[in-house]
Amino acid sequence: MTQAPSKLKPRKSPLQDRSRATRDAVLEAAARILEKEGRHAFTTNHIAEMAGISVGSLYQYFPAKEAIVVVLIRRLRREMLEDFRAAVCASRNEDLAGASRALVRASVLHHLRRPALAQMLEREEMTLPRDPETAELKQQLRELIIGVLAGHGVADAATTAFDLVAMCHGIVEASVQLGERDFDNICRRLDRAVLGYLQASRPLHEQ
Amino acid sequence: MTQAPSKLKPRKSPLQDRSRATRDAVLEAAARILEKEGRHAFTTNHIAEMAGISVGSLYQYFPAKEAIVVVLIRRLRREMLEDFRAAVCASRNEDLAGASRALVRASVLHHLRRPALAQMLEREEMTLPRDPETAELKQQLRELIIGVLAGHGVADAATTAFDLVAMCHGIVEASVQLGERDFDNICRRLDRAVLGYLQASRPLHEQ
DNA sequence: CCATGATGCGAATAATTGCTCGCTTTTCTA
DNA sequence: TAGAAAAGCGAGCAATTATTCGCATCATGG
Repeated sequence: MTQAPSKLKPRKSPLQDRSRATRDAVLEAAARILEKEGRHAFTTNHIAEMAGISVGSLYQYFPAKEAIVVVLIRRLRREMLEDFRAAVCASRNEDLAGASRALVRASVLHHLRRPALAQMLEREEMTLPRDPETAELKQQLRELIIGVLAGHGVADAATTAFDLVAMCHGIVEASVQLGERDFDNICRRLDRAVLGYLQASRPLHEQ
Repeated sequence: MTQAPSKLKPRKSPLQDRSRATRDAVLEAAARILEKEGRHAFTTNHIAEMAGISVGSLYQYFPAKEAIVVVLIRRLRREMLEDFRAAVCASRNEDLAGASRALVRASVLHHLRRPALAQMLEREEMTLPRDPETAELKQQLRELIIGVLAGHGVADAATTAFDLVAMCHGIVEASVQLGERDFDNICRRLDRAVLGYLQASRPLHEQ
């Protein structure tokens, strides 16, 4: 027995160009179905059909349906981390308000690229079993933001980062869900929320 | 033909005490499954089993699985509206900050009663087809908050209400998901976010 | 106490769907 | 160009699950 083919984790890595195209087609079909038709249409047969391949081919690169979503989530998180890194880098010399604005823009940009997809994936992420790679990306993002706040002397940077991220997320998600696509309008309101929260930290003393 | 039994909308109203108990058992079982086992375990057979009845009985009061969730959502929204009405009423004579604090407390209370359930139901609500009764309850809640803000002279009360609700929702949801159950701690941070946003409305002029 | 309707039951049905496996076709390599 | 390996195929299996329906049991008015 030469060793049973591992039925877990990944499955097969695409070696030829042809197979890479197949893999990508599956991912893009899956994304499109999630954002345009919703979870109920997210079946392996339908994904294969929309990708223009057969179910058998799909299962050569993904060990299970869930794995497709996990890959999409990782990709999204990677992009987000990159966007935030770029924003932080570009606003290196700004004050706290300027840095905040840069982060807000990165956040909105991220949500507005493929709004429906981003929302679906985030929702799926909560249902899925914890993926270490995704967790690592989120952790890095968290540290990045905490670092920016701490670097500007914000007290209790961890809690503040948590709240700022959560409230921005809330506003953006709700706005996008209602069909709002005006980048600047959303940014303006987020700026107000973020700066307001930061100012309110010293409501009666200091300042 | 005495008239075909309407297969849509509701189904049968419980007339005797026994049947009301059955209906309630189904709802409670469904709620417990949603909050403790998640969507994947939310099957009609499992609900019936956990309720201590048979599937047949379940289908005498609910025309479809979805209908159970819809009833749970309506109940949640009704409770929330009542809580908010009470908060508004009790803070009738307070200033804007006081009224905000009262609303924040109502919101956190709502989420902390059965945190996992509230979160699951809100997530389900997005997937389900629009229910007019739920929409009406949400509309009333929206108007209630807009009224409070407008009554205190807040400019653009509609947008402000939208943002405040969304950002509170974001913070509470994220906190609860991480296991935070400290009522006062969450309230404190929400107060800061809300008051900060309200203050930031006139950042350079006025005040 | 009987008749009628309300309530409860749960095996059976029909449909869906994740996934496999034996096979063909394409590509690579020596 | 032959042989091997990679990629692709899709009918079909196995399992799950929403829903029905014919029948048993219970409650109530007459």
